[in-house]
Amino acid sequence: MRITEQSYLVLLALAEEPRHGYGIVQAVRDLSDDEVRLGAGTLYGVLDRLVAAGWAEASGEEVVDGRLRRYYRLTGAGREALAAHTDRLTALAARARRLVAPRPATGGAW
Amino acid sequence: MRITEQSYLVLLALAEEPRHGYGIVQAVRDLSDDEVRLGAGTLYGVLDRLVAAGWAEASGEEVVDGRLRRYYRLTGAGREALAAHTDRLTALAARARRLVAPRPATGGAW
DNA sequence: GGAGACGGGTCGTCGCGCGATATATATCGG
DNA sequence: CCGATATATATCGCGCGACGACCCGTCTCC
Repeated sequence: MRITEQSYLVLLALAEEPRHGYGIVQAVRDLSDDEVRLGAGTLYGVLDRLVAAGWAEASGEEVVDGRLRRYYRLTGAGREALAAHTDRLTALAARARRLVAPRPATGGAW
Repeated sequence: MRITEQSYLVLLALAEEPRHGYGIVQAVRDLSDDEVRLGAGTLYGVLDRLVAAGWAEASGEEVVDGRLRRYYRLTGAGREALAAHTDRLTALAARARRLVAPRPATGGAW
């Protein structure tokens, strides 16, 4: 499957710990500095695709204050995919930084 | 407009220097370690949206070996948008690295 | 009793990715 | 000479993914 910014953020949110839907929305909002706010449609669409890809799975339910929470967790494959994409992102960001900001912020010798 | 990985890579390719369509495809392929290969449909779709957003503009034509080259360059606004998104990407990648990698080094062959 | 946070989910629209296709020139191997 | 490959442009249509609108509820606070 295609890894978009939204699906990547969901993977990242689940990497920390298993979360329920609403918790994922908040975690993504937090991870992205309040710039990515998942709507319900986006969330469940992403979740369905992650489960179909074998990268996430349902992880039990819980009732808190009369409200149902449905949890999801990463699979091993999901964790691998996340790590791989994170490597690519890191490399890309480093490359981009060189192209975008010609002056070295770290005061390097080059 | 929405900044996707594809449109981001095109912005990055144009940040280095003005390029023509085919040159952008090759630059993106290079920037992404041969993992993102823009098809014609993707390229011109992205280009249209970048121009419509005021982030890129046509920059003259040239004929080389009997083939027409149509050049595009970044605008000031495009450069700002690119820098802003690069900052977000860098921050996200750093955050992700903390969550994802208990292992010390990147260990790649690059 | 109403507003707003918390919690689940579906549906329809539309933007975007992308392959297929069309058109044309230069190069190189067989 | 012919076909394959690379360079170069652009359009079209399909399908997937993002996202808001909307639906159902509970609990808390005012």
